[in-house]
Amino acid sequence: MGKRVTLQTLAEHLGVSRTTVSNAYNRPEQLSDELRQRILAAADELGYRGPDAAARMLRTGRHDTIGVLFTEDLRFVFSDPDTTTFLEGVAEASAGAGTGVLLLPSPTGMPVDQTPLAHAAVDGFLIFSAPDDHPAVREVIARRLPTVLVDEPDLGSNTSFLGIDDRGGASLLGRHLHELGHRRVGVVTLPMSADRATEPGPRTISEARTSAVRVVRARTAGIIDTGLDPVVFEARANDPDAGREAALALLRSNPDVTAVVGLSDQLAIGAVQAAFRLGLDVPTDLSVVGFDDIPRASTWDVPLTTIRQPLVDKGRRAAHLLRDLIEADDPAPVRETLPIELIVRSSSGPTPRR
Amino acid sequence: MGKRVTLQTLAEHLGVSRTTVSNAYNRPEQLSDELRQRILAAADELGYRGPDAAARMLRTGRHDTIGVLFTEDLRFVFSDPDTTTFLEGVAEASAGAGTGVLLLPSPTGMPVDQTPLAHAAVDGFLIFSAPDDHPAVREVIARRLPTVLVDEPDLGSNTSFLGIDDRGGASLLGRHLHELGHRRVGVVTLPMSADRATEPGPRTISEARTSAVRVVRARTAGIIDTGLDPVVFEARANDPDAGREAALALLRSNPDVTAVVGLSDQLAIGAVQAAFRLGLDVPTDLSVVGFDDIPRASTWDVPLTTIRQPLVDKGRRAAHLLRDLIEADDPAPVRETLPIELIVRSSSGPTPRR
DNA sequence: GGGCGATACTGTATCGATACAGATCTTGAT
DNA sequence: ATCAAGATCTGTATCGATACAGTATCGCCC
Repeated sequence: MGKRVTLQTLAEHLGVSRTTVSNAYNRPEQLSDELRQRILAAADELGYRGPDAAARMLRTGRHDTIGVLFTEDLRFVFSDPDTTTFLEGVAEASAGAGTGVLLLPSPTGMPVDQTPLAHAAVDGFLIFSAPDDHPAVREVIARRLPTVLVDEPDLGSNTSFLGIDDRGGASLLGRHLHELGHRRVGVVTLPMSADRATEPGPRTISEARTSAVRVVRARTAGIIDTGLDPVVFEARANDPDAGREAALALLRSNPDVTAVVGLSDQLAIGAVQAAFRLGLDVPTDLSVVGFDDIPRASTWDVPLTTIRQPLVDKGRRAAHLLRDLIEADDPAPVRETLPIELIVRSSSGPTPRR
Repeated sequence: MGKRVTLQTLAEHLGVSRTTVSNAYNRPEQLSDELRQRILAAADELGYRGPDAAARMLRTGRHDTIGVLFTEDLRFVFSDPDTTTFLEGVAEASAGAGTGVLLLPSPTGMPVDQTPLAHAAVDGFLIFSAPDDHPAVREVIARRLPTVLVDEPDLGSNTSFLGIDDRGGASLLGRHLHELGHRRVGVVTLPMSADRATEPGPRTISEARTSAVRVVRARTAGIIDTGLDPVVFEARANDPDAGREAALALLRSNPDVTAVVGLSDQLAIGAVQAAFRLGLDVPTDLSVVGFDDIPRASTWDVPLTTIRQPLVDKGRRAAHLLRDLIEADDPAPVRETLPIELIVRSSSGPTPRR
């Protein structure tokens, strides 16, 4: 049996102590350069892989890894620009701190204990945009590790939360449309719960206001705050295709609508496509506005009027907040709201003449 | 001092053995349901977080996690559709197996030992599209864990490799252009080394053929195989902006070029933008072809002629191959090549009349 | 009533490293 | 020659769990 090569093996081979070998890797200043070189050479010769990560983790209590929980179907996680942009910020801030980022997909429908989440060795969690009612969220909270909730869900003041003023942002959009003369407005919402069995389609305002998805609740509320009384349709996912489908249904059944709010840019892009499909010009016949300001919002065919939120920054801040929680002796919950901004581009214009 | 709650604590509290508590979590069938319920209730009451992941990893020797190494600058990793699509496949295959995916960014320029790679607790590695000469690649290889190299680099027959027939694919493109009558062809290459200090700009064919980036070598070779003698320009990154810049420089200094090969779709999209900027119509005045068939290749303004490679599948296969290596007693290196296909769309056409 | 096999549990060794306290050896100043 | 202050190295306890082998109990069957 070829026994595994460990610090012990190396130490015996060289006639030094285990501690010294450990120091050769982790505290070079604690031993002479000459001995260190001999140790590293022997390590190479014997095929030592370097200090075992699990053993170090056990002993030090640190994992130098944070977990990021996703509850979306994986098909959407990596094609969703919000998510990838957020991840970019997380990865950037983490890489700088030597922290790894562990992806923990826990799609709705998969038993949580068969998910990588079950055995994740992490110092803390980031929950990104998960519905209130998702079992994986409960699982994470039950672990009682430092956790930052990002955007969704907001579990109240004894948890840490990072988000934007969704309601205020939506109000800016509503006011913008109102000022342009729009009174009959449609809203295409993100999926309203973790339950993917629900059919996309028309929703009442009160359904939207009580959705399991905070962002839907808040953004809908913001629009209503401006005095509008929108027609609401739920999309089956956050992507242009789903947005197009929902917007088509909305526009067909409500031909008097003069402006559509997509609760995300992805949905708004789909709504513009739907308008084209119906032979409507944007913004002449129909105004469309989005939310997020993903990169494509400005480079797309019809540059979108939207609410800009700092997505990369959000990732960076989330990683930093989590790191602070992890390093704090007595972590107190933190809440932070990032700034937003109305960006007016060419997808919105005055109400068409009748 | 509030001691940490462990299996031991629980066991003492209940007057059972540590093993039994462990079994309550991992082998429910080994103890009575009644006792199990009592244990779980006590765990909840005492605030036990469940079996410690580090300790389990140390004892079992399994981490249930794979690491994915990225050497790209993080700004590009998550905005690059090849990468995210690949990741989607990896995450999908891993989630199904209960395996976590640990992102290990190790951007060029950052000291490898300050990178999360240094302490990553993983069962194996996926290296995705890294240059031959990157230090992080050496570091990973030195760990002697099961590793699958994807696309880049190819370290020979005692390492496992998953890729496509880049040379053959490029040949298909070259032949396609040749058949359309093109003789004077430009190539916009991906960055040719890990060294980001090099300026983008004109390159000789032999420079491209000896690039530290295998994909550049292979795809260039494939084009030359068809008898073409291309003009080569290196882009500073794999994105449309960089492609546009390089293509602009190429077209300005070589106005006789009638077709441009982007070594990726991202670069090809940039090349089309460059053509527009110069008042050239695509494909009437200039043919542009790409490589990869990213989603945008078909939905973009000018649908791209390109080589389709199965990106999601590549991620899935990579994860499966790695898992097989990890589970094998005596892992033998594997090599696998995924199928490609020429997709002709409307960005390529016959040589313009002079 | 004796043997046998389940079922339900226990006790101990072990995984591989790091923390911490202390031992020994240099070195230079007094 | 002496001693304090580094520099360098050692020994032992410990992190928290699981593997494995073994023990007790009980019912069942002939």
